[in-house]
Amino acid sequence: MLPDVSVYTPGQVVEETGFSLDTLRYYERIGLLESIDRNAAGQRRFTQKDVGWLGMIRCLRDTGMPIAEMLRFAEMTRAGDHTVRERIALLEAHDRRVQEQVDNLRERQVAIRNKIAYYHSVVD
Amino acid sequence: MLPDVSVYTPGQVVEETGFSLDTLRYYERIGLLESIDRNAAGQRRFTQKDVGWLGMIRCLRDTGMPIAEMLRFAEMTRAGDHTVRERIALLEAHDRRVQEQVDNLRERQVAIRNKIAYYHSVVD
DNA sequence: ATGCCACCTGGAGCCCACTCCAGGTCAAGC
DNA sequence: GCTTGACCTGGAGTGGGCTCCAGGTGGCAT
Repeated sequence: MLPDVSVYTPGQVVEETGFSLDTLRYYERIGLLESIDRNAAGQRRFTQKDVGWLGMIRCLRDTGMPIAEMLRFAEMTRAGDHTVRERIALLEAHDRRVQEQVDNLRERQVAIRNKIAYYHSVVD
Repeated sequence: MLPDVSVYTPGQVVEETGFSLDTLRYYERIGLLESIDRNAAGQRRFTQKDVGWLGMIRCLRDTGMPIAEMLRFAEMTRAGDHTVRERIALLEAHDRRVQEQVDNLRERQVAIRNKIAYYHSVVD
């Protein structure tokens, strides 16, 4: 029998998403992941949708969104289509912060490179 | 009498650097700032050089360098000119990490913008 | 049938980087 | 001379985000 390709074990999700198993459990505990299915033995079985949502989480985490805000986003997502405008607002605000981060990093990077260049001038 | 323009009170340094007073004291405690001068009353008096060093700290902090690594950098700086090559190595490694951060942020930003665009397509 | 491994739970612990607190000192302005 | 405010110290507390632990279950390979 073919394996159900759209169902993932915890180990596969760890592999797939780069989150640790403990982190996945933590996210479920705090409500960032909702109602993960279980098999007969009580082990988690993630759907394709769960993995997709974790991709979104990864994206928001890596761009510095605090968990509290992701939680609000998760709740909006669960609440249905009438929250789409709110979600747009949240993501657009976040996008602006990401842009600020990028700009700030680039600026600081220039200073660091200047320092490196100065050190080179000292040493050469 | 003209004020000594190259000496700063704690309040001025807070203003100047954006670090809180507690953070400045914390940095001194852990050795990230060395031997800040005191006036007769035991109050800190920062030199131009201290403020410059804090600018460097700000730069490294804002680009995500952990305090432990800044501490190593601080120690090298104190140790004298024979550490300049090591310092270059440290900063170049850091610069590469900053570049990775920027690249990663930009990539994630594309995904976020796609999500926003998708939401717009749903709502319009 | 016996390891062994992946998984489970609730709860405690950890790390980082601050941040706050209590109780005190000095200096200047009213 | 008294208040106000900027500063001092040592030490405890906080918040975010995991991470680890003890003790247990179920299934598969040898």
